[in-house]
Amino acid sequence: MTEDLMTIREMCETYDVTPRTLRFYEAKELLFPIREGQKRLFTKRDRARLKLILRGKRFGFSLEEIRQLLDLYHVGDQQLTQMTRTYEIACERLADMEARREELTQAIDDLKEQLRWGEKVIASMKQEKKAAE
Amino acid sequence: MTEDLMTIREMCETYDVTPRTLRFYEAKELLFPIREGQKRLFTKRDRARLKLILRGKRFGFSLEEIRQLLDLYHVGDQQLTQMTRTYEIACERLADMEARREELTQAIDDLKEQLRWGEKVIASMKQEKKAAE
DNA sequence: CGTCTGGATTACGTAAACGTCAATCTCATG
DNA sequence: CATGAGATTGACGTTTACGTAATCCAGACG
Repeated sequence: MTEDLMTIREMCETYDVTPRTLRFYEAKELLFPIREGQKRLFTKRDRARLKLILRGKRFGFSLEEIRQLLDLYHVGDQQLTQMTRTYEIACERLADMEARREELTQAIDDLKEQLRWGEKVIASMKQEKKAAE
Repeated sequence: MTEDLMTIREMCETYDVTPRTLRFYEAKELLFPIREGQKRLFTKRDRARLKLILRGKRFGFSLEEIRQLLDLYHVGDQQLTQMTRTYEIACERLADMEARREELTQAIDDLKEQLRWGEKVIASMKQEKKAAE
């Protein structure tokens, strides 16, 4: 079925993006579909990368930041020094993300508290309404 | 000291933004500084809102989305139906944020695993290097 | 009174992330 | 062979979120 290769149309339907977007990501070197004549064919690797790209976007990363993050996942056949550097960057990123999650947790707690407040306000408004009837 | 009112310059230093940014947020109706003659003076409320704006931006919300979120915090003297609607929207937002945190947790776990992999690769590379010497 | 200094307004500029449109190309099908 | 559906390649348009420069005020100060 998915012989490991997908056309641009299949990609669009699967991941809910436009062809333009996929071509744009290729131009930006985020994806590397192979060519069959003119046509692009997206590999399993492209799909994995696209998933990470979309996830990154939901977190508000820029495409350039995402591109660097993606490099952390391909590791490949680098030199020791290069590999070590990559590892360090990844560690920093991880710290960023954990800090981010902390902040998000804080925001969630804030909103929850706000909601409890809202519940009370609504309840008292209903009381008033009842009393007025 | 902070007599509850801050000049644009003080705001910029406190929150590390430019004057342009603050004026822009006012134009977009995210902030409502009062005027002393020509000059803007930012209130405590503006500062609270700005903090939420900056937080929202770190989470990748657009300014328009943030504006809607901010409305959830001012609640004010609304009608019951309006208040209830606001409450519902806030609940949805909360659900969004919790889902987001789940995803972030997943991303963090992924990256952690990747890092463990990286550690092993680096270790083996060091071994090879040693052996070659 | 001249002149800074800080803020305001107006307006044009810009980078990112695509959208949109026109002009091919190509291949299967009637 | 004509043609219609999909894909590709420019190329220009658009929105968001400000940056930047020019010009204009108003109060402080020597």
